[in-house]
Amino acid sequence: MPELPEVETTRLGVLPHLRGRAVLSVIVRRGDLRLPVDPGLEGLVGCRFIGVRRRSKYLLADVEGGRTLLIHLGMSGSLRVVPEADEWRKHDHVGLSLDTGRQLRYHDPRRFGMILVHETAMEVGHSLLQHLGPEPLEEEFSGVYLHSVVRRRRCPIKQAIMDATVVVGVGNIYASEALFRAGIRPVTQAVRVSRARCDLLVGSIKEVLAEAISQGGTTLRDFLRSDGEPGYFRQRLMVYGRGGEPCRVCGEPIRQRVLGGRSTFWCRVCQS
DNA sequence: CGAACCTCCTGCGGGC
DNA sequence: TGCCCGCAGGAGGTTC
Repeated sequence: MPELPEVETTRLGVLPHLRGRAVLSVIVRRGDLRLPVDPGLEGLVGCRFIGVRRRSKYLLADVEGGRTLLIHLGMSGSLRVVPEADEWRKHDHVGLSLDTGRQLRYHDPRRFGMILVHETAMEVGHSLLQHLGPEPLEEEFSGVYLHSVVRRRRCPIKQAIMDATVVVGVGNIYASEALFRAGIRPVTQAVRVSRARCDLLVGSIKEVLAEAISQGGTTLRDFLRSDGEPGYFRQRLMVYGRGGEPCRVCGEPIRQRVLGGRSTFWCRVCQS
């Protein structure tokens, strides 16, 4: 479910509940996620959270003493902070009780997510975080950079920007949205995207992600922020999920096809 | 190295 | 109403 804006929304939501708080107990009801829930999770009892960072779609909650709790939400994961006594819902798999009387709950119907504990706060230390490309909202992600990478790619540009070794955090929704804003068709061969259009595309990716974060992410079916509110970016989607509906700019029916196994949307008039 | 394909899992909406 | 099929926001692994 979550792309970068949803993960960032989650981070902002849980941060005030975690920062400075200690873990009193850990409950794992169901540990068979994409990877087994790290047994080291129990070792966080008694530890105090310093803060919560994000790298790619990983949430990194640092505790005093140099360990980091890594949480990936997969396709359907979410976090919320509830009173400890609150009833456990179906698919609530893990709970971390805090010294505030509240509990951080991990919920994930499809169980594609991950909960890991890493020994050092250095994000590059974990093997899952190596080989990741730049953060899309950092300066390092520029038109020059994208052009240099894309030069050797024969795949469609959409698949290139969804490749986490190229740039992290651009998932299926925002890939279609950014390409619409940049006026580039998703099927365009990456290698044929000019330097000028790479500039445009990078600008569009930054813009659409920043806007989505400011709206609390996109709720399609089930994404809820950690406070239980939906994200409001859905109303601003120009093409994603709008196959056959009129383009909001020119009225042309939005096209849809599968690219690399993922549904892809574009306007053949506004994008070329 | 790049690219195509497969896989994990549950829920839901559409079609019949 | 009920059942079956296909599809879903991710991403690591394998194979060529």
